[in-house]
Amino acid sequence: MDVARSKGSDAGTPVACASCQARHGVVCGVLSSGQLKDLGRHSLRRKVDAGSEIVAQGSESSFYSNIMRGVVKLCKVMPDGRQQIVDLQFAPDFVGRPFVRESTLSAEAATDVEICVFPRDLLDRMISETPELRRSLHDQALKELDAAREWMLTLGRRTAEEKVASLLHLIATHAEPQTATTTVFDLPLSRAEIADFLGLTIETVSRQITRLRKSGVIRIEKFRHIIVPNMDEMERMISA
Amino acid sequence: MDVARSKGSDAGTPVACASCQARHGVVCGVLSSGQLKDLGRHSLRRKVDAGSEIVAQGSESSFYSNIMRGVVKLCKVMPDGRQQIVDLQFAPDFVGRPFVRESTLSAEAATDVEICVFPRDLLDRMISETPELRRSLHDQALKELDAAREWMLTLGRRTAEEKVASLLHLIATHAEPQTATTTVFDLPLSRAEIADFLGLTIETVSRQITRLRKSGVIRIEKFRHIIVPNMDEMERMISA
DNA sequence: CGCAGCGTTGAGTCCCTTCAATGTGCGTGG
DNA sequence: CCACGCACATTGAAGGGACTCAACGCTGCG
Repeated sequence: MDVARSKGSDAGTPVACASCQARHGVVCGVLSSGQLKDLGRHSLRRKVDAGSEIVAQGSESSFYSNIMRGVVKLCKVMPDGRQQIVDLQFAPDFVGRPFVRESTLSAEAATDVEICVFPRDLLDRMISETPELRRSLHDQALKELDAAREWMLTLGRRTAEEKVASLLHLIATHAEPQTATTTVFDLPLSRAEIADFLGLTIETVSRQITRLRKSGVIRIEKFRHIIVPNMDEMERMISA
Repeated sequence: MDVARSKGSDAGTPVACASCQARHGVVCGVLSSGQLKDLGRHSLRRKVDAGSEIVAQGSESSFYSNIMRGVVKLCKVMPDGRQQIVDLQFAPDFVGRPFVRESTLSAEAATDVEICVFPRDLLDRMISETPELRRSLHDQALKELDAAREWMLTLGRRTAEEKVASLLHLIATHAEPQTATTTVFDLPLSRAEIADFLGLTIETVSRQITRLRKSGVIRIEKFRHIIVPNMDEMERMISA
């Protein structure tokens, strides 16, 4: 099995990969050590500042990347400037759209981000040669699809308060739980970005956050730092 | 190449498949004639009346299906009854969620539907043995993901009028264009279903439809039968 | 300090919802 | 055949939740 083989032979893998966050992620976790070496030779670590674009909407990108650290937001913008964030991605997610060169969305660093960039052509070749890699990417695509549809429910049918709670819940589930019930985390998004993710305005986001604070569902320290004393209570807010 | 092989040997394929709408679809279009015969032996045509459920949300379905005729809606409902349609599927789309047995959404017939049902286990086995089949399903998943994200923009950032126009545009693009600019089609959805797809109420949907009618963007005959004299004008309504 | 970026808060407005009534098409049964 | 009931759709009036516009607070930085 490919997974076992690559795991068992880390000795031959590129140095840079040994301690990489994405080493056992969707892509690199299923490559043979030979493939990993090949990919490593053609890959490049890159730091991207918060707010900077990784891939532009409408552009033809000849690169894919793995997220090693930080949070990436996928955005769609309309000609008149209206904007919608359609997904958040975390390490060790894979960023890119196989089969289609021109991107229908932009990928931007929400926080400071480190990514590992590699040539599209090379990975495309590996995909066609490696059933397990295709399976893995297929699996990620389906998970993203599930998440997208779950979010459609949030966008279409939840109230502003439920929307904000849904977002906090989403972020919280990507953080380490402090105890069985309480979770602490830093928001990777500004109020404006939260609004663009929830289909709201900055002001309503702000108001709903203070509502949640006043009702005791969350505590806030320094704007972006959030404490959820009781995740069950948080889940009750989104009634699902 | 698998595609060529299966196309070239229709003589050996099951009789039922010969004239099937899904014969060259995502699944059957990439199977070898042997696999097609195998799948055909274990598959079953089924008619489903409009409004009936094909797969229930939260249930464990041991079947996949191909849509041969009609329109299927994928729905999510909340405990309190709020509902969101997250996708429409048309012949010859594949319906099912590989890798996960329990469905997080329900599939319901929007119109009268004919589907071809086959065992999950059998197709799962074929997927793992047939790279081209996995590629094909991966491709469909990514296309559905693109569509879901496009719809998130509609749900989050478009006005009621733009939402209704977006829906009509979506349906229209799945119908045969009458001339270069004009398209005629039957709505596969009731006003209530349209509302659940757009995150609106029945009444606003109705009002926006009559607005579009009065402004001349569409003409209506018999509630469900719509004429779009000029698709360019329709596209201008959704400003994208 | 002064400014810029980000977040909060308030007042007023508007778009969509809610509630309610009316209209339309269709199948059923008298 | 028409009356009746039902499901679906339209229309109107009133209300509310989110938006718009505007002011203000906080924080970091040149």
